Amino acid sequence: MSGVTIRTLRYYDRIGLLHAARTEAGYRLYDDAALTRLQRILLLKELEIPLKDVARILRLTDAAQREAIGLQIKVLELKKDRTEKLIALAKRLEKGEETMDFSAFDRSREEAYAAEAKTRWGDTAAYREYESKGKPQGVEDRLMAIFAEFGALKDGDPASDTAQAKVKELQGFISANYYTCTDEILLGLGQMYAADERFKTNIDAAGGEGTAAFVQRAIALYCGKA
Amino acid sequence: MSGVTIRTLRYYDRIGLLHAARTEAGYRLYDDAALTRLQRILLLKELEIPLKDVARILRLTDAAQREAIGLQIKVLELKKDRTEKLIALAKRLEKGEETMDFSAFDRSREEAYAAEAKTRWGDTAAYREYESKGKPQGVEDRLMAIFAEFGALKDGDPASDTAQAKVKELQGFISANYYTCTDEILLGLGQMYAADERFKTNIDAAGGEGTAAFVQRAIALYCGKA
DNA sequence: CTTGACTCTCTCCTAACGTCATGGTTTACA
DNA sequence: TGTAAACCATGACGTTAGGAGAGAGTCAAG
Repeated sequence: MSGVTIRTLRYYDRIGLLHAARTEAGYRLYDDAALTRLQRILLLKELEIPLKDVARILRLTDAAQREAIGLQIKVLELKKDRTEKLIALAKRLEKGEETMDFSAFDRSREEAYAAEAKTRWGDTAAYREYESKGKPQGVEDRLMAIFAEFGALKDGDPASDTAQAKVKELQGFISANYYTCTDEILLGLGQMYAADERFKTNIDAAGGEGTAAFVQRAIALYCGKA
Repeated sequence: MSGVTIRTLRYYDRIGLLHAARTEAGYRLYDDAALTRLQRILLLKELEIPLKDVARILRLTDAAQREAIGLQIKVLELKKDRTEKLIALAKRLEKGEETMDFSAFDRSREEAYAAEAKTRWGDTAAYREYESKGKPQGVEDRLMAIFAEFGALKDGDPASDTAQAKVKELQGFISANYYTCTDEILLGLGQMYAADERFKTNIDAAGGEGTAAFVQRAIALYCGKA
């Protein structure tokens, strides 16, 4: 009915993601509530969220889940954009054109949103514990510290050497701790920082009102696109 | 530069998918040709094609590769459609609407195209060998036999009991050998059989001119949508 | 009462890498 | 001219999300 294999259902039962009621003989039974839950699981899985995280999200309150879904929609839209880019690339290749362009494979925007989403769901104690174990400790804080330093410069010139050096530092930091951050990716991130409320709020909280916009301008100049 | 991790490159080297030249000290070197190849690998990987198959495709002639890319574009477009459906579903969920609709998760169209593509690339001896080992032997042939049987009925009434029984057999066969084939999926497959040249040609070859169209009508009647 | 189509649990297997551990190589700089 | 930081190498083991198959119980139909 749902299209998932029986093996998958058994697996989800085993890992506690989707429990099934049982008949006397031990056969699994799934009621409407289970189907609803399965539907959400599949939606989250579609975003390449690990099943562990899916389980965590489904433990949140309804309101929090709905907020999470909002972010998910954004990720899906980015995914659609990426697919369109891939189609364009494939069409060029079909015609025999050679391009040395890897930007179509770039996932950093999606990853950035996913990371943002993670910090949102992170209000539970269990998650904090997991985070503190999993990450080298304070990566996030150090990133925010960089934004705070941008904040100190934000009334000056985004083209100044100090601001440009900070951009370079940011790029290096992201490359070292998250993923290889090319100029193109950096440019996209900058736009996102300024345009998306969720990022903007976080960044402005670290460096003061207007920091996100300043960072975006500095990045644009750094990449020679301003 | 390409965004893939070093570990991935090492892995691709090891499995023979992307060989690297070496310096005297044993460091891997990648030239432009390697980058071009990597680009294709990533594109194919994007379609969830197993790396083994990716390697096989890249061994084909340039013309064959380009034909394969044509099918890939179709798969990507289906993927985009599916993402759009998922976005719509997510938006409904965000509003708190309850739906018992799993069709957004349906991958059968993509899978069908992928399967079709596989038979296309299958002209190499290596692939035939792999196929004969990997599959229960003749699944494809048996599917074609069913279409041939449809061919024998194609001048009669698609609403007849015999034709309708064949539809049921087809649905059962697909469910048993490929994936759970719901009525909705079946309906979509029927449309695809008739509309897409690649499927149409294969099916008509098995049952004679007009078989694909007949199958589509019979399926539509079976699903009560004609 | 059997038969065929299901289901159960259990164990082992797989792909595509990630993650150490351990050690060699290159390069920046004092 | 060292030497430390920042790379790279191999090898072995771990992980995720299930797939495959064995051996055995269950259920509806004839």
